[in-house]
Amino acid sequence: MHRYRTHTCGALRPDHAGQDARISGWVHRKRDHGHLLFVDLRDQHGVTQCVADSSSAVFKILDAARPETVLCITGKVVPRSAETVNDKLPTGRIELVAKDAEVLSEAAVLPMQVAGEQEYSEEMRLTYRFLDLRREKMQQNLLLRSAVIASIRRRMWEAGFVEFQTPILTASSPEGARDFLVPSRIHPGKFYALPQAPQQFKQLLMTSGFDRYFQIAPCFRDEDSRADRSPGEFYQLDFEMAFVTQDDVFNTITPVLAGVFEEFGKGRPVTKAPFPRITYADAMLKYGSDKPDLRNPLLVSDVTKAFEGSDFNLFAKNIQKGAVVRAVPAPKSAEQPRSWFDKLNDWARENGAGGLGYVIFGEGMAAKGPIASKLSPERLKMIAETVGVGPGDSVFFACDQEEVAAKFSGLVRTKICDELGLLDKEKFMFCWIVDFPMFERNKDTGQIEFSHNPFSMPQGGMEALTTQDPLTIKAFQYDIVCNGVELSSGAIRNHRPDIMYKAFEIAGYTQADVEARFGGMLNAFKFGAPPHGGSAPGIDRIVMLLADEPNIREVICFPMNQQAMDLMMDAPAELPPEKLRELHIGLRLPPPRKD
RNA sequence: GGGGGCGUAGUUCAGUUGGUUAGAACGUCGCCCUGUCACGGCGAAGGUCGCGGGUUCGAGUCCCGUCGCUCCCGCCA
Repeated sequence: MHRYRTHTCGALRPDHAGQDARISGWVHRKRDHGHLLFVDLRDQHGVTQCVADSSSAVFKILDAARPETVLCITGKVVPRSAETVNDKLPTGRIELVAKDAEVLSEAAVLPMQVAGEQEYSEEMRLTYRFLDLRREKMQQNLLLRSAVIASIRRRMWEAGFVEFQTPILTASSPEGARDFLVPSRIHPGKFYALPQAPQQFKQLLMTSGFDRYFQIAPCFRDEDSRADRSPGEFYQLDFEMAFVTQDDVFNTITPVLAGVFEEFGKGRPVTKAPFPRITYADAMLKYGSDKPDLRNPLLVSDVTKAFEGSDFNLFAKNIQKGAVVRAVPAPKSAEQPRSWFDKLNDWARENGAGGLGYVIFGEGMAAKGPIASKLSPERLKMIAETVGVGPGDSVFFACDQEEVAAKFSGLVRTKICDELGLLDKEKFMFCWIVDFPMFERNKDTGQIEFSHNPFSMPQGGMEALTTQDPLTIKAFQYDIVCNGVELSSGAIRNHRPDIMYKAFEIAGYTQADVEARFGGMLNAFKFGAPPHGGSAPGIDRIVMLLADEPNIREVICFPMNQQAMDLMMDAPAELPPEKLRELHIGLRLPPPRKD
């Protein structure tokens, strides 16, 4: 008999009745009847009920074992009588009559319970993550994560991709998020950086002649956390393809993603390939977001014309100053009480808007509401037709400068959808967002900057850069969005040094700047680089969607908390002076807080 | 850096208009119980009400400050 187990805790069935078996695992629950004791022993694979009565030699050992004690129990597999079968457990038709028991590891009194549905603060869960991870939901989430990654690997291999690892200690990148830095012992005063993404390396692999590369790549960014953004580090399905157009990239990765979501989506419908493509401009207009949740059926419309020169002075004056009006329909809301509209108005104020104008279309399209009387029948008709509403619907308005109005109308769209319960949650709805602008004007400095990845190829290439207003140039830059979550950004890259110099020149960088910052990659492109492009869907976010978890930390084994601290390992931590000396580092700390 | 929410037993929470000894559940410990599977019954221990200050005859409760956790904004090429 094996030292620890002949079966896992999920394996035994009535077929095994009469056999001697040995199982090892954690004490999940105990039911103590005085002279009869039930112990549920748990491992990754399941739970098995073990039983002993007070005449048994092992009774004392089992009786003394606290929950989460690790036991090895040997005994006879016995079928349960009809009245004692437990249909909730796969092993519920048998039990193990304990003949021998060994404590493999004693458990102290627990700070949090593993069995049961009790909810615990995240602080508690992360401090005792090893206990938290024993719980059923977390086991499921992480097993799902493992299976998703395995499936992605298989699908990528089948699509002809090869997997490589790229450096973790690399150079700081001047664009993008803050880097995590690692001091060099050998080179005083110099630092490595952890990669924000293997961006340049994957482009160099293309230049090295590999046709299709992928990697489940760790990425490090020193940015503040969000529910869908773990601080510090996360994983991407990083991939890149040579000699491809944007369509080739879409056609290659769409079946991978659709396949993974169909495989693990538990029957929830998934957008069929090809995924719809929405231009960035359209997304901002119709959804008020560059990551629209297509499960939300509402569409935003521009109704500036209906308010231009109208008697509703507030909007009319703003329009003269360049503002636009965006409208969000609220189907079948005309019967909502006045308080419903007032509540939404308050909500708008809390979210930084002046308020939320609305018109209610009653029976026969009779318009009601505070601003309805200021709008002529023609204007009201224009609004109803543009927005696509009829009797019984209402329409909400956001009036501001275009960018602000677009963003706020997106918030309103989400809010109205929530209020009216219009979101179809049991779906995965994908889309590509395409035609991102290449450049944008920095609101504070007035400078023209890259709006996304500086390595993206401008649409129209060199000609566009030399002849077009930079702010009108689009890039071969795209995002993939699922249920309002941005899964990844990608692009057809700029593999031409001449076009790169020009693009950077427009963003205010000299040739020397570009060489200093991106010398490695730029140099490589001077020796023959294939046209290439790719993307990098976020693994954690994919698993989060599939697990139906609202928080990305639910699908990460050992995440840091919002303050970027690992409560279990106690990181970050101070270092002894000799270690700092070795790294040529002196501390200049902020003054201590007054107490 | 800014805003919202939360902070009471080991844990999750309740705690009325400011008023006697701050409660419940789970967990822990003890006793009883031979068919439970969220076993049950009886009992016990367990509290700096995050911390500091203030108002008051009296503060878990009101005020000010501060710390911690979390969600959001900024940030995230």
